[in-house]
Amino acid sequence: MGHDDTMSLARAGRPRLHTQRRPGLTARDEILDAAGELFTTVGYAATSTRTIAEWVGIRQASLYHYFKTKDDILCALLNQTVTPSLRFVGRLADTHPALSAPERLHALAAFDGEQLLSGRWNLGALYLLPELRDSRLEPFWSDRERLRLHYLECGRGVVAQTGVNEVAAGLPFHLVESLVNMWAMPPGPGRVELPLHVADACVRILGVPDAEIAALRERTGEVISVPAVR
Amino acid sequence: MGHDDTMSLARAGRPRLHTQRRPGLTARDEILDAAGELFTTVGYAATSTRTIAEWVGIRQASLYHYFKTKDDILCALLNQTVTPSLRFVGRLADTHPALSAPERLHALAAFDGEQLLSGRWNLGALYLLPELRDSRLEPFWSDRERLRLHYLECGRGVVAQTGVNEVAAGLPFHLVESLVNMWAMPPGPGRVELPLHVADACVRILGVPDAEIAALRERTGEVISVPAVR
DNA sequence: ATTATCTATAGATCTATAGATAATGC
DNA sequence: ATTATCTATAGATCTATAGATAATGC
Repeated sequence: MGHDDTMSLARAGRPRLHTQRRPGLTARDEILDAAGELFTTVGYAATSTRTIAEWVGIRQASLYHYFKTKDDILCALLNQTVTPSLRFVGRLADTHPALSAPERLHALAAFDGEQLLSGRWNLGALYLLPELRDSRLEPFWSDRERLRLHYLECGRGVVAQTGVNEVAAGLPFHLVESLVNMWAMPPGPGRVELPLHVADACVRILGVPDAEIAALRERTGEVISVPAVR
Repeated sequence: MGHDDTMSLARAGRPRLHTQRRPGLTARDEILDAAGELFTTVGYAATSTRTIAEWVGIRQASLYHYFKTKDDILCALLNQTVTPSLRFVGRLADTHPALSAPERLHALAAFDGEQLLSGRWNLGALYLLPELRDSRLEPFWSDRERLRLHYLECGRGVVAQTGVNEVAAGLPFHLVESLVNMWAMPPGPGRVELPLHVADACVRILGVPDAEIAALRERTGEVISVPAVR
């Protein structure tokens, strides 16, 4: 065995008291996994650094080798969730510049919704915690706001055509976000299809007739599959 | 002055160090007002009993004359929000037993939405805090669940007529709940009309055609105004 | 030498209780 | 006598830091 280091992934540093309890290639990932579960189920302020460490199987002080403060752990988690949908918006403008407003809205809602539901933890729910309204999480809020404005712009484009009241243009963003309340839904075909049904609802709520929605679905299928997500 | 006790509302007990800082006829109401603001803006776990007391203008220990624990304060606050909409559902069944599914859904959404937006603090946002998923708040969760099932039942009645996919029947509840994210909207006519627009969206999302929605609006106007709300 | 962990702890909280105090009300 | 407040504090946290320790890597 001696020199076969594909077996023992031994790293430098004093050994842990416990074997690995959390998935993740690095200790940092293990910490983020435990924190993701605790923050989303117990709450941010209600989760102590001691508890996070316990769930990882390390000592509380060891967290601080990877994160300067508890806030930093939250920052890193939010980082994982904001960017994909914004990058999708960017890609969409590049690869499909000619899409209509309903097409863009439908595709964005389907992608963003899928994103919210597919994580190992319900990280989208963290956006609703008042704990983090002011602190140093400004960059993430402004990203989220940029995403909201994309939804709003698409929504305005749609109601301009359908004649539905402009107030409705702001609803699709919140409708997709409400998927965080359905995250705990039992797995199965119903859950898999949920983002698409919500995307349908996003355009129907703005007055797009059912006859057109079927066509939007197909278009969204193409658009989303093309740019090799993740 | 001496015997004119309409001027000085002096009550028994040692005097406070500070004059009143919060609205409310009783100390209990003052505490609930401060806690409502802090819980909704800072978060439940992140708000200390010391801070609540400070905002009321009393000492931390004095809170415990009115509430056995910090949880009890939260309980009392939630109490204020759950019941009105459920009572509305009950009244509706009594006074308007012949309403169609779209009519009931539209009226419930308009009433519930108005309720969510009209409070002095955004108490509806507390329902999303993970802090209180397990604890002793079970009665409030089960009330909220009953309300959700009312929405669902109405929604199912609607999609049975319109032919829209049944998954959509669960969306109106979340759509109305998303009003908690619009609570901070600047006051004005737009905000006042918001609940009605969301009620419209609740039926449109289930496939009710615009021609019928105008009629639903009028019906809801009658239905809501009748039973002397609040 | 470098790294990742550990032990130990300072200092700052935070919730809840005990009991004193200063009003009103009878 | 009753009530609503106050002061003081116990006991249990909790975050973050200091510095020791036990691996790997050169």
